[in-house]
Amino acid sequence: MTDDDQASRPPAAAQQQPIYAVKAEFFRVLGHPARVRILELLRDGERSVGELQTELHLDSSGTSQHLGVLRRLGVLESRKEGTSVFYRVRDPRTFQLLEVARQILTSSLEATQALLTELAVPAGTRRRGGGPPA
Amino acid sequence: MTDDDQASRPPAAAQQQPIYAVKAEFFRVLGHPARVRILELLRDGERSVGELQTELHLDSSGTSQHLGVLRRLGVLESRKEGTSVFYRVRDPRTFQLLEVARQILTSSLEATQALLTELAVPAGTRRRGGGPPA
DNA sequence: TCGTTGTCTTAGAATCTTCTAAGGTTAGCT
DNA sequence: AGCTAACCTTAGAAGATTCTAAGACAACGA
Repeated sequence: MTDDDQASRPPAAAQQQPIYAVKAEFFRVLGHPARVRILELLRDGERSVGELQTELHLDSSGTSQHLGVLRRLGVLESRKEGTSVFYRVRDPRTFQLLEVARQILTSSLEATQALLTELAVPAGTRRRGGGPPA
Repeated sequence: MTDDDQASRPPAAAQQQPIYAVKAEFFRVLGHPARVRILELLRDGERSVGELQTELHLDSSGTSQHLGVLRRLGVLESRKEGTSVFYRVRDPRTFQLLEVARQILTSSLEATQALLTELAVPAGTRRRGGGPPA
């Protein structure tokens, strides 16, 4: 490889595409469990590929491929040290994105929970405290 | 159809899945140009399927399918009025998500722009004002 | 130099998503 | 009832992503 790494080629998003298409591409890249997990792991600082690989329970190939997807889009950047490569998140606002998503999903799941409870226990029958007895 | 619409079945996200998988599913659903556009259109209030269809330049089938994906995951909810169906975004924080994404992408694109300029015009040669001459 | 470790790449199969076309349902009108 | 408009569903083809396996490469140390 004589190209790509770090500051060389336009990070994919650079094409003359409508902004909504660029956003979609960005979300699509975040739309994989392993990649979400990678971002969560990188929340508290950079990590080597090996470390990530261990925590993700993935093999070397899979790990590299997911990291590659994130790096190509400019979400991650990397630093080489000896034989190891350390990855970090380029823009801290990326974590904000994850946080907002968590909030949205949390409310949504809570609403669903409440609804299930509602269905299981006829309305007006419940004591205070919502949760199951035990 | 005797099920599904509005407040009935657990909105997909309810499965006993790890939270990062739910997040990924959520992002994946946002990861399509037409769906990003739908959300942007719904930013200033609810719209009927027909209106969306017109603005998206999609046919009835495609429009319904994308709306279905978003509704099934609980991102949208709908209201029926006569023969029309109006959709709206369930959680306003969804717009915040789009906004943060826009910010991230904007910086990223600006950085890329700067870099291209840098490559085209040797460093230290530029006058103030960044942009191309005319 | 040789072997080892850490990371990346490629190729093809498996899987999932999106698109296209056709038809179905419901509400409202005459 | 019969017709139309608005929306939804389905099925299969087309297209894209992900997974698995194999191997390549570079840095390091013996």
